[in-house]
Amino acid sequence: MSTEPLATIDTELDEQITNLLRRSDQRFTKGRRTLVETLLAGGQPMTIPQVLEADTRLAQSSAYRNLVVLEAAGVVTRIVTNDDFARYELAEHLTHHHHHLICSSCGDITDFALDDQAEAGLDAALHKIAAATGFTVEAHRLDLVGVCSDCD
Amino acid sequence: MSTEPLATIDTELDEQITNLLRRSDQRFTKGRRTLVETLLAGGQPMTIPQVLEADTRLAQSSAYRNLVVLEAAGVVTRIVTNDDFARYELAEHLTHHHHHLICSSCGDITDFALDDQAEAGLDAALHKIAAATGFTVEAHRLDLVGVCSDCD
DNA sequence: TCCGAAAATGAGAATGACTATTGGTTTCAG
DNA sequence: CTGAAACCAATAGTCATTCTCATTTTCGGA
Repeated sequence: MSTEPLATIDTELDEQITNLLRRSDQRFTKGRRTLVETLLAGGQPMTIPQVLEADTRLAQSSAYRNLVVLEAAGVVTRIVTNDDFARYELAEHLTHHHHHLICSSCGDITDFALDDQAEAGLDAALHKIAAATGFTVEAHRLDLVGVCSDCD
Repeated sequence: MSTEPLATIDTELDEQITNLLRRSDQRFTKGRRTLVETLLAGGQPMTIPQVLEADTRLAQSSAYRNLVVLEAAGVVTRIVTNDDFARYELAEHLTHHHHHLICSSCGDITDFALDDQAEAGLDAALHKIAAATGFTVEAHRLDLVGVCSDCD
C-alpha cells in the first residue's frame, strides 16, 4: 500500500548487489532496488502478490521479470512449496545461512537457524554422501513441514 | 511404453494402501494400482509425463486426478522443484525415511539416506526448534541441491 | 549538459501445467 | 437384479507465470 521505501539498503549491500548484477550484464535499477527493499522489509519469504501489495509502485510483469533476473544473478532465492505461489527472499550469502518452517495449511514460510553444532554435524554427513555419489553439491536445503501456530 | 505391470505390489503393501484409501472413501482401483506399480518400478520421484510414458495404459486426466486422490490419502508424496513438473513418489511410511539429491541442471531427483547417527542428531535439533516456535511438526525435508554426474 | 544506442519498463496477450466438468461405465451392497 | 456411489476418459477451463512490443529510462561519449 505504501509508496515509501520500507527498508534501506546500506552501502555494502548495495555494492554487493550491483556487482552480482553486473556479472550478468544487468543494472541495479530503481525497480529492482524497490524489490530488494521490499523483500528486506518483509523479513521472510514473500509471494509475488505479497510483494505487489507491499509496494504498489511495482508492476506485476516487471516484478516477475526482475525476480527472475535477480535470481539468475544470485541476489534472491526462489522457494517453491505446494502452495500456488512461489516465494522469494534475499539469497543466503547476503544474509545468513538458515532453514525454513513451512506451514502445510496456509503455505507460509518463516526462517530459523540450527545451532552451530547441529549444522556442522549435518554438513559433515552431507559431504560424505556427496563424495559417495559423484554429486557436486551447491547447497543443502532443510525444511520443517508442519502447522504454524496461527493455523493450529 | 509397456502395457505390463513393471513391479508387483505385495499383499502387505496392497492392504496398507487399500486401508489408506478407504479412510478417504476411495477404492484401490485398477488405474490407481497401475500408478502405484509404475512409481514402485520407477524407484525415484517421477513426473507425470514420465509416468505416462512408462505405462501407456494411463490417461493423462486420470493420472492427474488419481495422483491427487492418492496424495490426499497419504499413499504418495508430491514433490515440487523449480522444474516445470511436479514429481510423485510413494509416501515414506510405505517405504522408508530418506532424502533427495536434486540436480539443478536437469531437475532429476534421486533418493539417499543419512546414517542413523546423523539422522538422530538432526532430529534432536529440529525438535528443539519446533518446541521453541510452537510449530507442530509433521515431517522434515532435507535436500541436497547440486549437479548430478550426468550433467557435469 | 546533450544525444543516441542499449537496456528496462509496463500493459496486456499468450503459454502450459494442472483442475473441473461432463456424460457415460463399473462396482458392490442388498 | 438394481440402483446409487464411485469410477473412467475426453475436453474445456483456470490461473500463475512468461512473452511481446511500444514506450521510457539509463548511461557513456561528445
